[in-house]
Amino acid sequence: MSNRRDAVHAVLRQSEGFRSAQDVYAEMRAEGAKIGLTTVYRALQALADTGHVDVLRTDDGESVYRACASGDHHHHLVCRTCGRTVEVAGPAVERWAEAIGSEHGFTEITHTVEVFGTCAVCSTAARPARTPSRA
Amino acid sequence: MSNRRDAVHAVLRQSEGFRSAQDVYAEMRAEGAKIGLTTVYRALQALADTGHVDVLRTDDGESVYRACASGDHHHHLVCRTCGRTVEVAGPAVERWAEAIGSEHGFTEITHTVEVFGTCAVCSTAARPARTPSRA
DNA sequence: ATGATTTTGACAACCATTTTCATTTGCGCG
DNA sequence: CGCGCAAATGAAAATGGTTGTCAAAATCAT
Ligand SMILES: [Zn+2]
Ligand SMILES: [Zn+2]
Ligand SMILES: [Zn+2]
Ligand SMILES: [Zn+2]
Repeated sequence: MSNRRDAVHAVLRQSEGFRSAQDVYAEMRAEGAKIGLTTVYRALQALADTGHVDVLRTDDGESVYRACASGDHHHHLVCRTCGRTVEVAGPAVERWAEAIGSEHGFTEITHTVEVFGTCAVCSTAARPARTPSRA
Repeated sequence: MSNRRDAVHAVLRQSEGFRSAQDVYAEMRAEGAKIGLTTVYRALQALADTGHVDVLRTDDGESVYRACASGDHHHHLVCRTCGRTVEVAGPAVERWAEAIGSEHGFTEITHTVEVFGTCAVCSTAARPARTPSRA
């Protein structure tokens, strides 16, 4: 059955941020699950295709997945340190993209919008004094 | 000198949309240029690092580069059929991203925003054009 | 010139993701 | 049960863009 798919979905549900296929696979194996990497990839694709999980590519070209609470169109505010993710709505951006597109004669407009930053937890955890990272 | 780098930059300058490294390499070789793929990759990276060209990843994970006219922060409206690209400013989006970020306690906010669509030319053309991009 | 330094590029190595394909599993039916 | 068939699974091989190697070639410095 889609026992495997559900298992993969479950891992995503209990994750705070986006996870990679390899990442999910590693955790499942560590938990003792008997599943192949190929199946994890297929489950993730299926979940993404059916809109059950969101996907985005990291800077290094890796696909990462997340089971978001909202089923509606939304974007993400992601902490680039710990991965903590906040689902955000951006009606203004939606309108802007649509407007910019038609303004230039484009149709069937879609867009990708992601916001990155350092969350409160991570910014306070960062060493205040001493050499503040590299400059 | 960075003769090679300039050559790569030149190819980008005379291109309308975003081009992949392999793509640029192929064109240069076709033009009779004596250059290696590795060098093209390095030139592209250097140009991107120095902010001389913009980079973005396609859906299939390929990095594509473009020598934009504007040196200021801007975004792109890209035709998903022919690659034609329009540089667009989005002050509203910039503000939105910043606001959303601080609203959730995030700092050092950055964002990625890309708009895709079908340009006027491509939407009227019933028949898909052969040679994608290039100008 | 001539040794030092940087740049180049053919080729191998990476590595996430996809394909293959043989095996296993789930399930309906006699 | 006993079969048969179709979907699911996963180990292993293939893919393909990108990066690492390293020796040869172009530049520079003295
Ligand atoms: Zn989401
Ligand atoms: Zn954080
Ligand atoms: Zn640009
Ligand atoms: Zn077009």
